Amino acid sequence: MHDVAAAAGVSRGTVNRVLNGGYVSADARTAIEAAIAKVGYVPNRAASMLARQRSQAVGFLALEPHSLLLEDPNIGAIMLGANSALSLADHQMVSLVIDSDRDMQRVGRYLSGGFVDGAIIVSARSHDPIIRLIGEIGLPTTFVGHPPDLARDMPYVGIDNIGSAREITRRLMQTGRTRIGMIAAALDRDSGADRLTGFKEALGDRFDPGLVADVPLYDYTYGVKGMRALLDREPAVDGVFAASDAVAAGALEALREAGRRVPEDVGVVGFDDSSWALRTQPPLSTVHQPAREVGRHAAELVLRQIAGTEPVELSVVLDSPVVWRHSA
Amino acid sequence: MHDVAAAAGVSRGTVNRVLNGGYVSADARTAIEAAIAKVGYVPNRAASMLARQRSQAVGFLALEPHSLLLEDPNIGAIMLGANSALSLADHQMVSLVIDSDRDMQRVGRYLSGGFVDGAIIVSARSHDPIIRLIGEIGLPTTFVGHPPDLARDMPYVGIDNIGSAREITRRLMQTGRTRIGMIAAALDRDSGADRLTGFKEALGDRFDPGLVADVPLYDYTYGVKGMRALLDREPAVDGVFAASDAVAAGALEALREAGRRVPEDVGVVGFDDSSWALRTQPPLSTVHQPAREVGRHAAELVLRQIAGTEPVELSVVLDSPVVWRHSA
DNA sequence: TTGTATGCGTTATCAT
DNA sequence: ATGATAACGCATACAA
Repeated sequence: MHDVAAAAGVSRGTVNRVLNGGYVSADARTAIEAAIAKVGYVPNRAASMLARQRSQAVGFLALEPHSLLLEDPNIGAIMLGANSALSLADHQMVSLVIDSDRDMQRVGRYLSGGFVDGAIIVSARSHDPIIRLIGEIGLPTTFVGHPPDLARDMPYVGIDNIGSAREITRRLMQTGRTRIGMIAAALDRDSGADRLTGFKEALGDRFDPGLVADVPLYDYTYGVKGMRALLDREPAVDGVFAASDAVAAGALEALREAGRRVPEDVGVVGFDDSSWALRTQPPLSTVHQPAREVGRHAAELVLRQIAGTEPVELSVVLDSPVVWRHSA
Repeated sequence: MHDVAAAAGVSRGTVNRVLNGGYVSADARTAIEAAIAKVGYVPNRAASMLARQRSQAVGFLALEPHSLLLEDPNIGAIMLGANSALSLADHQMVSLVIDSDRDMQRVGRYLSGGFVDGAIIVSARSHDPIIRLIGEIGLPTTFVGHPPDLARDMPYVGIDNIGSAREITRRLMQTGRTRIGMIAAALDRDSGADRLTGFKEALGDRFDPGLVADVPLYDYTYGVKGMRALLDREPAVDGVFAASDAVAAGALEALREAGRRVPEDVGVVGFDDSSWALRTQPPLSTVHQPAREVGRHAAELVLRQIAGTEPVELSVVLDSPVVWRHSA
């Protein structure tokens, strides 16, 4: 910048004004712009960051077991939604992966070091050390997925897993299924536990613990295993709520190998409305997750905290409607 | 840091020494450590970045159409591999998504602004503006996937798509298939074009352009469509090389709906050895992509450029062996 | 409208 | 082993 000022024959203050807006004469402006091009000037954002005490960047963390990070289509959609909202506000989204303890430490330093003005955190668990850290450094943050126990004053955005699970289970009942089972997954996370809760609520007295198979992850392969287990325990099962579309796709495979027709012999519903839902045969009835919108809202909540003008609502719960296709 | 120095009754220089290593007396050290805890000091990395002229961060860009970013399992594995190598060297990996022109500009500024010391760029196309930018600012970079035309002096790491495609096609021939087709995908990228080239080379005189269906993306749904097209054109087809496992999975579906048995009636092979390969029925014979290793190597090449001590090799081609399962 | 001066929080160099 | 001090490159408040 020094060079630019010299080349244009003005002071650095004026150069700064053409860069960041301000009163500048037309002559000075053109001279400076020419000088900028001539010396190939690129602003040093570290210096800017230091002087302004902000980075115009927002961190995106997905605290998932990495197998999920690679597969879960929701995460990607949330990222994209968040990115487009941040982009509109001229903020850079930077995603940080946490795949080890070492990563955890380093990311902690990164966040507290001022590299970002805020953060979006997806699927944190209550005990995740990151939550305490966020609280300590007071970084504007929005949680996605569910409200973290330890930071109840932090905004979060998500969907009503319980309600939607209840609703889609009810529809399964309304179509006349009498032996309805569930392949529950990821019961150690809120989304997984909530979906099971909704299932139970819908069934009420008719809930039979023997008809829920639980598997550790939202994964196709576990869907296959879960369905096999279910068939094993109750061959008469005629309805299945799979905790996610990937799981449902696996269930479909297991049903096919067992010679059951879907939806004639057994109705299957999933959750997420991900790309799985349309590629199975038949296409899945499922719960639509507005993942992109979730990301967008999360970004906006962070931006508003950063702006700090108005208070920010503590939670946004987005609609997740049932979409009825042919698998049930 | 000022506060810490004051609280510990020493100078800032000494504080810095306990932070970044150097000769410090035991007394001073303990006093300073106590002071650090007491005032809750966290280093400001912007200041450090400015003073040291480096960020200890490396950018990770996947220049994919976003539909792919969400689905392609390779990207995730490459990221994880790169992250673990960077982590070992105490560098923060930051992934940046480019989903619009606006993103492109902003990411460009981010990279040239000193927020990162280097970059890993996955699946750049020759005309991607990012390539020119990288050249201009001289950022230590490694390309993944294929060498960029415009930056031939930049290291890249990848696999031999042509050779592996040739090899797996040959194996298909050796198992006695006589009407072998290909579902080619993403012919506008090197990986896609190379796989088709390898296919042609293996077949030699026996290559029949009528037996290749080409689809735009490495995607399950396109696999279904491609296979249908192939069956339509040549009902006698008895071998298929799908450009990726996702495509192969789609092909399997189309074959099933057409009543063909795999591998009895038609043999199918894929590419990638992704999670698709094990979840199809039968499991796919395919080409194993060492995606994680690719990421690791890419990271190491970047780190070595940053260190700048030794010259760095211009390309690393990793082994991608055929793995034989039951689909052919 | 433009120039000047000071501060942002570290690192690094030099004395001591 | 420690303290003082000058960069690092930009933003900003104030003066002109």
